[in-house]
Amino acid sequence: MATIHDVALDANVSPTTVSRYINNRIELPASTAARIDAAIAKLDYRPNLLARRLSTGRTEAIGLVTPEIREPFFAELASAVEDEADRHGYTIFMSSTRSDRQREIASLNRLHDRHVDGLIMMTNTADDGTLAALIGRRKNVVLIDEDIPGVAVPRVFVENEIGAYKATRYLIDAGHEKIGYIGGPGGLYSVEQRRAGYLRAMKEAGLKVRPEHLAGGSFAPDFSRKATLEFLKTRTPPTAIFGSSDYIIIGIMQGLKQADVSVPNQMSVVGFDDMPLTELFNPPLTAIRQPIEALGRQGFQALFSLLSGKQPPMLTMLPVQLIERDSVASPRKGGF
Amino acid sequence: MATIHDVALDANVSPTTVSRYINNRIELPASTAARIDAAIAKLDYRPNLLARRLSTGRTEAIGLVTPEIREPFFAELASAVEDEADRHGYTIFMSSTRSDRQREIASLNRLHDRHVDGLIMMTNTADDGTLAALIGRRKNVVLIDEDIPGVAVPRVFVENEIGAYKATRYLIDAGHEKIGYIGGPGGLYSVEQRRAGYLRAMKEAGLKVRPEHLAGGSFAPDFSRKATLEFLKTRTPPTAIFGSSDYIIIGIMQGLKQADVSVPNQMSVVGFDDMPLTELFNPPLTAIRQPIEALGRQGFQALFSLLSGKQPPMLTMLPVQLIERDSVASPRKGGF
DNA sequence: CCGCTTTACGAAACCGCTTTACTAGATCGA
DNA sequence: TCGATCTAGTAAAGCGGTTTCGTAAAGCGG
Repeated sequence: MATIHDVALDANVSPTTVSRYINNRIELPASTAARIDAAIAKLDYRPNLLARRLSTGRTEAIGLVTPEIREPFFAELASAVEDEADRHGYTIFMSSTRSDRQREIASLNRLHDRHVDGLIMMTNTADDGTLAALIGRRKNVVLIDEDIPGVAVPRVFVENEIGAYKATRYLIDAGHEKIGYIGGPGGLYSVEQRRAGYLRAMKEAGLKVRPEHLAGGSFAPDFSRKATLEFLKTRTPPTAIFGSSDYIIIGIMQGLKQADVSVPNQMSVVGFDDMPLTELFNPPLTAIRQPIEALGRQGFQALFSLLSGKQPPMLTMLPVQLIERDSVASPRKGGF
Repeated sequence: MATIHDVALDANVSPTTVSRYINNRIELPASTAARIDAAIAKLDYRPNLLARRLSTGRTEAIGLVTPEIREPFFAELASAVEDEADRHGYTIFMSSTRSDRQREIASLNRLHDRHVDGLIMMTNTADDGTLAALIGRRKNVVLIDEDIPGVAVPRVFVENEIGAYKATRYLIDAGHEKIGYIGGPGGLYSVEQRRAGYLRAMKEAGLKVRPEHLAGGSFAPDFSRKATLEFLKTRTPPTAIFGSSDYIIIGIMQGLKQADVSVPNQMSVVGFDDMPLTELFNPPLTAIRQPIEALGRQGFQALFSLLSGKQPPMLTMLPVQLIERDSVASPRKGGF
């Protein structure tokens, strides 16, 4: 494989000149440039990235840390980040942490190892300070979708509180009064925000929030499936449930199916995320849509700014939108 | 940031010794080892990967090239590959080609650039020889799911022909005789195999294959949506359709919905892939399941063998399985 | 035609690790 | 006690680029 030396030899210049020429750091007379071009073509020369990286200390790669790349929400996000990165000449390193702290730590260590220039980080387990300590005062990390308290890095979030408010409000406007809520694991910023939005809508409408219609603790469908069955067992079950993520909704719908409760006739549901394909569900899911594409692109752009020594906004809040489909109906008077 | 030199200085040995010690290429007396360990801990030393890579010429990273990471099928596959790679100490570079030849070429060039040690490649556009030429006689590429004719690299495929046969057979066993088929783009091995399986089942059952019930050309849902509408316009429309990928099925179901034809009452459908979440569709989709997890893991293992200088099997055919759900019923006598 | 500025490059250090080839000193067998 | 073998390392040469500093020659204004 040809090196820059071989090219230099062939073009009758020094490696220095070749290097500077291909990096556009020098203007060369046409004849010299032509000789170098010819040599490069003749030898099929491509710079050894590893050498270049060692020399410059930059990898032109960033890490994208998601809880689980197989989930459509994250996959869609990864796709957007990758596309945006590609535009800027960056490649991306994927890692799925499976919500495992050790894997999250390993991902952060890649920064230290100079594996990547920067990191776009998403987590969905509450930090006990470990991640925060690892991120410390790094200037090459961006948080998206979920917070890690105590770190001073740019964040790109969505309007969780407002989204949850809108979702709940939508159910209220449809006539529901007994509205259940199933949220994610405790200690997460987005989870708390969504809960707050739900509570605000309920309070504002003067509706009672029954503790037995409130659940939370996990994003796993199985958790929300069980919670749903519990809801149904209460004296006056809710006529609608707001599930604060689409995977939570999947569990809710499984629970309802299991209990033979039909959606939306007997129970209305609204989700949060609006991940791809839920419009094909049975019924098509009404949900708050997170602007996944924007989340990914702006996340990358913030990181890119950091890497270019610029200062991106420290907090970006992206708007969410209610997507009306068929999982909500007016409550039946008289219950099941 | 501490270098191996700093560690050596602190531990009172040479950098050589430190290097060999941390790479397990030398046995050191306990006291020396302890000094080095202490120095590493004290200085929070982590080897600079870039330097190590330049020196060894290995990146311990592989590329994973998929058409579109946002699609659940590929996302699931990426997840499996990543997990398996992680187990072996490899990281993965993702790229979505969006079925764009230029992006595929760029991905392959990463090999040349020493960006990655090897590549797991998936394509879904027929090669005109470009990709084959680029892959040439490389010993660090593995093809999964789809062939690129004319290259001598290990392949991990699924039993496309048998799967299509099973799907068609399942429809025949349910009583269908007029069975439409919608396939993917021409020139692709998997597409042709699936078509062959369909034709074999039809022939074996003595059923007539009507040209007007045969379509193909694209994986895009919009294509199959339109093809479905065409099927419905024929004199005697099919009572069942085999769609040779789940995205094709999505289009088929959109078309049927548009024409107000209900599944499975008026039309049965069977898909191929069984990507995640289709069990939540309306109706839950009956499909041939590709062993996505195994595809990913075995793909990585084949590549890992290559990189270790071993010779993996040149062709692995993974079995597929029919997953029965609710998109197939017996045909209604008398049509719509 | 002399001093100054451009133009067009090059020498060498450096990035931080790995690895080959080698050695000083200790041990050991005869 | 002497050569052979082992132990415990080391010096130095890469890996293939980038970058800083510098210079020879040409151009040029006065």
